[in-house]
Amino acid sequence: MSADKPLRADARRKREALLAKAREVFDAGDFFDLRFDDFARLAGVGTGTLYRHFPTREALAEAVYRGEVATLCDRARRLQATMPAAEALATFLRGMVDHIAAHKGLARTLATLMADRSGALAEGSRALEQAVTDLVAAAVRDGAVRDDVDAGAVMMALHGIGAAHDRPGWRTEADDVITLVLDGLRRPR
Amino acid sequence: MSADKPLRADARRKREALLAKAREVFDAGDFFDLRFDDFARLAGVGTGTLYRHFPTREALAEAVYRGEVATLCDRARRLQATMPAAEALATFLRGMVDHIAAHKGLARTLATLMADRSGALAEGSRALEQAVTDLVAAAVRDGAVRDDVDAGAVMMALHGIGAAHDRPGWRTEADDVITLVLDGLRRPR
DNA sequence: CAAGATATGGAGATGATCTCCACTTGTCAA
DNA sequence: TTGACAAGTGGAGATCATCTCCATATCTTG
Repeated sequence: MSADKPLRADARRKREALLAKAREVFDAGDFFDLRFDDFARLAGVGTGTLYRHFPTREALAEAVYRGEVATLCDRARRLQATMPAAEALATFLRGMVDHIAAHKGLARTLATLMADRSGALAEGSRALEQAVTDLVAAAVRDGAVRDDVDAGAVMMALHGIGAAHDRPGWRTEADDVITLVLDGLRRPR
Repeated sequence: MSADKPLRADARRKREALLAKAREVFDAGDFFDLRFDDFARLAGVGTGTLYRHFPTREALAEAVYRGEVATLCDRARRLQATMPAAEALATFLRGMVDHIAAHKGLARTLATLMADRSGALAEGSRALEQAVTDLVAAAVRDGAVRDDVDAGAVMMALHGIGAAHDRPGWRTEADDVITLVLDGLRRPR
């Protein structure tokens, strides 16, 4: 799946510079207001080099996204190991909102990508989705959560939270969505 | 707010042609794969005319969106008038999923726009949001729905459903989101 | 330290978007 | 009707972002 060829020293340096600057621009939310060529300049790299490393905007975004997702998945695993399943799920989802709140620009960027050509992020997302699925499955096993609702629904709700990044009452509404999801997930009756 | 100037006869005809073709292209989901100039051709109109009527892709999309929203709002009002509030809310949300399912291309288009420059659709959305808010408020008044959750959260969830249009198990997951929201909305305890 | 392999930058080709204006079409007063 | 002015049209070409190509520079290895 990964035929990682050893990268030449300067190549790795440039690649790193690009990723670092990309993270910065993402967080500022300027990713789509910036000419791709200008981005190369910003990172101190020729356009040719930019395109060699990341043939498209999406490719670059995906690379940044990978790091984000890895962090979140770690968190999920740690939570799952140290508390009851239902609590782990709740904590994770609440934390997710915190995370998005702290990286609005990134949320905006990713939402755009998702909508545009969702294929681009599909692989990166898969890991996150797996983490959520695991959390839900564990809670179901504990009997704390109904078993007739797909974990994908939770992903969809998260998606909505991320996509609606610029609503005025975002924070409150996002928290409310999580509340609805968590209460809805409790076995009804 | 609206200084509607009387439009000349031929101008109105062209405008109508553009909107009609736009609706068609939207529904096919090809809106973003099409050169804007080519779209003018498709509608049998010069590029100048296209740009005069709709200075940007977003402007055109918004115009189409208005019609969609109007239909949905009507439905909401009709439901609210003919059945108990809680039932009206449930029926409306379920119907919303049907509607999106029947217009996947449109959903895709709108999701892209929302993410890109969400300001563009803000005004059109407001009407829809008002309808949802009304439905929820009525259900709260009936005591069928908790009052500590903002109706905006429901909008966010709907947003997520629309934005995630291309997940493989979309239909099932979308229905599940509605289930979670509705069950979550019932006064807990 | 040579020689081959690998990577770089940026000038310019490509192709989409948007502007501009000479011309056409509609409107309305006489 | 018709003349005259206003309103609208279309599409050639200016403009601008994306992406390619390759002469040059930099690493690596024997």
